Formats: sequence, structure tokens, C-alpha cells
Amino acid sequence: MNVTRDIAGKETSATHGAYLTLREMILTGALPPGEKLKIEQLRGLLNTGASPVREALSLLTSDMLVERIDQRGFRAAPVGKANFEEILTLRCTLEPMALRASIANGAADWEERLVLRHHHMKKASQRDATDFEVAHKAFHMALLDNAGLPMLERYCAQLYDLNIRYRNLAAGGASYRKRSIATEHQEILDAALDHDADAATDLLISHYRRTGEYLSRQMEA
Amino acid sequence: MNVTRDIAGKETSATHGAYLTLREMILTGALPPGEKLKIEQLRGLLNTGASPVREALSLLTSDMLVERIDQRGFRAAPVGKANFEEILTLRCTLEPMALRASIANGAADWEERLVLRHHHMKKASQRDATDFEVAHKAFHMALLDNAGLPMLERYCAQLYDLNIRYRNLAAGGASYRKRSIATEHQEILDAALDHDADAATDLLISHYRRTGEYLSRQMEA
DNA sequence: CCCCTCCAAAATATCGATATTATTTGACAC
DNA sequence: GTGTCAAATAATATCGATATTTTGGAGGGG
Repeated sequence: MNVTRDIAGKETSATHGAYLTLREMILTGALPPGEKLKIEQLRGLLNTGASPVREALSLLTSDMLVERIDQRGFRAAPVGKANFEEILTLRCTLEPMALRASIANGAADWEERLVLRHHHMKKASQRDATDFEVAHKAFHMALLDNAGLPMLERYCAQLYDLNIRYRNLAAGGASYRKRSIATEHQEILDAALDHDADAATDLLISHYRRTGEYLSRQMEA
Repeated sequence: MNVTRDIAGKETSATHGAYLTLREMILTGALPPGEKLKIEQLRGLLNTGASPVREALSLLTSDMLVERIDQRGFRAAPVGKANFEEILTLRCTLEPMALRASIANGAADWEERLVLRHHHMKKASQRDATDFEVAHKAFHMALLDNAGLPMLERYCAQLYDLNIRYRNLAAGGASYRKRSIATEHQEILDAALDHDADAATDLLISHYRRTGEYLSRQMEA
């Protein structure tokens, strides 16, 4: 049983392919937290050499999805309540910062991009759940990508993924209770288009905290 | 002419050694911004194989010290005014956040560690300039390391290094004008020991902004 | 019964060589 | 002169094999 995506064409380099696949496997929980990641085993799974696997794992290390213990190999990053709450805290600090900057720069083409992404997300939500995930991330990142602060955006993207990982691990399946997520997104969008930074950031934060605290309660130590 | 440190004993793995050496070379400017980093060339410099070099460069990528262009190798990360200002902005947001948390947690052993590091820094400043650099970073990191927020600390450490790089690149030598740095450090320490978070963070921010804006003025586009 | 030492098995880290891909060079036509 | 294409060159990415290190366990002492 080969988990590697043999999907449509372009796999630039073996390293990059391995990176994407392993990343996905960790985010979805196919590789559970703490799991020992043996080179040989992964080499087989991805049918590639040891070097690309090794390099991919190195890259995942800096995404904080993989832990490296020198001379002792790699393992999927552990999870914990403290870690989850740190992610939440950082997101609630960094994303509003980026969103404010985006709004402040507010160019017309950004607003268009935003509307478009939001539309795609709505469409996707009626179809496939994984399509929605992709579109959801795209929308949230679009909120931040007019800030002109690439490092900050990178941090936010990283934290977004780490958060998704917890959600995937917590929900045995697609539980992700639909709450009023659609409404919340709409409100955030509207506030952003209104250049109302205070409202937009408040909405964003409570959007995060609500799901955050719900997940947090479901975790032990 | 071999730049590799053959210094005292313990080089755990070749990869880690290469990582440390390359990192230092980029931070000091021995490998200037934008420089093409050819595997073969570095392999010779560090007298090690291609794999460790490659892996070290991958790791440096996530420290934002090296840029990777798929299928086209690595190069030392470029620099620019916008990037520098983003680093400054992020530091002025993240470090106060960490410092506040550290103070809030305020354990006795943390205060001791703080006093100690400050002492070491003062001693080091009378000796070697590179000793001082190490101690200076240790002091600043100690201010943040009681926050219990490891990811945040990691971001701060990363940004600290990126900032140091700009300082090294700007100063042809040890210019680093001594201003009243010693006083500033003392004040920050005192405020932290007083559990005066507002004062401590204000002092920290102006400590950064002062050198920051000075360097920023020295840069073109 | 627990602990320490030493050996075998397994896994990591590293090397050297090869296949692939980008870049340069130079000839040729326009 | 200038632009284009193709071969030659150079560098990257990847593989397969080897050396080193850790891990797990068996066999004695304490």
C-alpha cells in the first residue's frame, strides 16, 4: 500500500515531493505524533533514495512538524496542550498584526483577490471536504498577504498548519462542527473590505478562540 | 586556507558542524548576501561530503539565512531595507510579548539566571568582542526563556540572529557604537527584577529601535 | 533480584559515483 | 551587430554502498 501521491504530473524534485507527502501525512495524522520516522521505511514508502527523505525531514524540522535528535534520527513532533495553546496565542497575536497591515496597505487588487478566494471557498464547501480545506487556507492567507511582511506571513502559514494538525488529530473524522463558520468568514471579509481593522481583527480572533478553546478542552495534559 | 573550525573536540555530526560553520559565515558576512553557495566548493571548505553540506543548507533555509531555488541550488539570503525593517518590527512585537510572559511567571531561579548572565556579559565586554557577542545573546535570550513559550523563543532567537547579521554587514568592523548600551542593559535587568513589565518592555523596545533606526538610515533601497 | 558489561542487530550518517538539469560558449544565420 | 540554437561544461539532485552509532538483549557478577 503506497501512500505516495502519484497524482498529476509535476513532481519537481524528489526532495520536494517527499516533503509535500510527508508533511501531508503528519498533518492528517497518518504519521501520528511521536512516531519514529525511519529512513529506510520512508524510503520504501516514497520509493526514492535516502538523501531526499533525509532532506525532506530536515525541512519539516523547521516547520516544527518533525523533531530531530542528533545521531538518533527523526520523529513526528509530539503534541500537547501547552503546545496547542502556544500556537493559539501566537496566532492571535500575529494574524491580527498582519491583517491590520494588509488593510492599511489596502490596494484594490487585494480586495478583488479576497472576494475571489472567499467565493472559491464557498463553492468548495459544497463539494469535497479536502477542497474546502485548501480553499479555506487560501482565504485566510489572502487576508494576510497584502501586508508586505513576508516573514510574518510565513510564520502565520506555519502556525495555521500546526493548528490544522491538532484539528485533524482531535476530530476522528470531519467533525469540525459547522457552527456558523460561513457567517464568520463573511463577516471578516466584509470588515476587511470596509477597511475596518478593529472589527476585522476582533472577528478573526474570536473565530480562532472559539474553535481553539473547544479543542483545548478535549485535551488532557 | 581552511575556514572550518578545528577547535576543541566535540563535533557531534558532520551535518551539525557544517550547519554551525556555515551559519557563522553567513552571520559574519564571510559569505555575503546573494552569494551562490556551490556544494562542491563548500564540500571542500568543510572537508566533508555533499550530503552533510546539503542538509546543513536545508536547515539554514528555515533560519532564513539561505535561499533555495529548486533545481538551481542555494544562495545566501539577500538583504534589504524592507527585510531589515520587518525584522525590527517583528522583534518589537514578539520580544515584549515573551518578556511579559517571563516576568509574569517570575520564578526565583529565573531571576538568578538573569543576574548571572548579565554579570557574564559585563565581564565579557571587557575582554573579547566575540565573547561579548555570545554573552549578549545569552542575556537577551534569558530575558525571554521563562515565558514557557518555546516556539516564541525560537522565533525571537531567529530574529535576533538575523538582526546581528545586518549589524555585522553594516559595521565594517566593531563599530557598534557603545552608546549607553551598558546602562540600557542594566535598566532592563532592574525593571525585570522589579517585575515591572511595562517599564521593561518599553526599555527593550527603545533599546532595539535606537540601533535599528540608525542602521536603517545607512541602507539604500 | 537488580545492575553492569559486552555482543549482535538495526538504524543513522556519510561517502563516492552517476544521472539530470541548468548554464555557458561559440558558431551561424539574419 | 544581434539573436538563436546546439553542443560542451558545470552544477545540482539522487542513488547505492559503507562506516559509525545506537539499541536491545544475553550472560555473568554483585
